[in-house]
Amino acid sequence: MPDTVRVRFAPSPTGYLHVGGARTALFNWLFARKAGGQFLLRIEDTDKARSSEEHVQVIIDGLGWLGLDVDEEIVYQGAGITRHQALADRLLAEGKAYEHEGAIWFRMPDEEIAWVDAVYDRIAFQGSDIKDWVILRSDRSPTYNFTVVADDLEMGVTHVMRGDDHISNTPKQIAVYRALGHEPPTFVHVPMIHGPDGKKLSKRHGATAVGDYRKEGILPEAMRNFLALLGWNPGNEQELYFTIEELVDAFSIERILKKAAVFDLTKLEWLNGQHISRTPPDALFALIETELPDKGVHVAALGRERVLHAVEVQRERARTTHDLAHRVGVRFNAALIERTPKADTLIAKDRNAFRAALAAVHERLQTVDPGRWEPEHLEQVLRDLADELGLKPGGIFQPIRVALTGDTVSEPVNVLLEVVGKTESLERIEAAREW
RNA sequence: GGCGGUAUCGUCUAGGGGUUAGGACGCAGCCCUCUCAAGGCUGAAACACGGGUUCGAAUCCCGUUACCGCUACCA
Repeated sequence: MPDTVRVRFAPSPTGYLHVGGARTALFNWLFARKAGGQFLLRIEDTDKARSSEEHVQVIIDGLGWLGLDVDEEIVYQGAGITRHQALADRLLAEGKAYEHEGAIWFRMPDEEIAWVDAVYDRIAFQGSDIKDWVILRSDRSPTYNFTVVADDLEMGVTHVMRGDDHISNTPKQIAVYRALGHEPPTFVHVPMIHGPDGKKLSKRHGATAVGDYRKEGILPEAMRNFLALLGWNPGNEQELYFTIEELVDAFSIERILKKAAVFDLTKLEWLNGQHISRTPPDALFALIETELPDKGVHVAALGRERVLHAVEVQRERARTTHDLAHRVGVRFNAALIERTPKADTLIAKDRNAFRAALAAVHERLQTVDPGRWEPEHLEQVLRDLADELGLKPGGIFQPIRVALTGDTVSEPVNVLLEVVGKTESLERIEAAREW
């Protein structure tokens, strides 16, 4: 049998998929795909108290969302308990382990244990520095460092790629491989992901589960792109990877860093914006479709094309899909308009001018033939009007923008008018004259 | 404490004996422009510290410091 690459992601089902775990899974998957090998999933469910079907499902959903497909059937660690016990008994019989107070303890060899890590190069420990440790508890349940070895062996894992918090466990595991008569696999320890305070990312840093980012409107391709660049880089200055294939092509274990990275939410959002603005409107529409009714946007009544157009116009400004949904919502449901402080400032600066501008605009826009209610013509009409009024274009564009959105920021006003539509635009302008 | 690991702008990172130490996010300014975004240009911003090796160290070696991990009959 050719030694094809076989890697695994082995989370314990704690109820969510941590971004650190997701990044580790991504690296494993990328490596497997690049090598034409297999990516396996093993659920470390030996801790029954913390495990449940739902928890497992959350992990599977998270991996699926990220596009990391698993090649073989999921392995549940708990299912191998008799095998683990037999292996421990074998070590006991061979004198490589001993019984004490009912538990089976592994006898650590008194020699140097070293390996060439694919990321860290050579790492060495003295066996004498490591205490003997329990492999089978007195209730006959196996412990972590033992089951990992037993299962990686059983699954034919060739490369153990995991967080560098496992470096200190590695000599124990290597000793078990040897006691069992096997060569250890290649170890690939990847650096941790830290929070902004430099400490291991945890719940007090806010969102740490990939599910949280999904809920917050992050695109899976953006999350992947971002995670891939945490602790790895392609060796050139490319940062934008719009497809998972590009990532597979670029990925290599050699370029995994040794240093922990800080999770930078701002950069994730920027990246997400980059992805959103390059995602086709209909794909974006599919993502926000379920949010729209809650925002009072009824697609059937408006016509799908109109909503799609609004999505297209807004996508280059949105950083999350929620952001996008909200912007689209405001265009079709006046009840969603909330005046921003900047808008209030603009109005308060010269309320009479604001109202006068809107009055003139309202009067002029009314005369526009509905058939000519399109950006180019609208811009001409408004510029002409500004001229007549002796105003700079901004003198009327800005009041319209505020009237239509409650904000001083939007797409170009002529486009905005088109998106909102003639009737609704006129109503909003009329209403804003009371502000 | 012991053992192991890490150390380039605030953050993600490139580089690696002789460089104006490069890019990206963010920040500031300018351009574009009806605002914003996008884009373009510019700016502020880094080799943790101390020794050594060397003609020359951010780069190699040692030490210190800081941080991280392991040190469970958790995983």
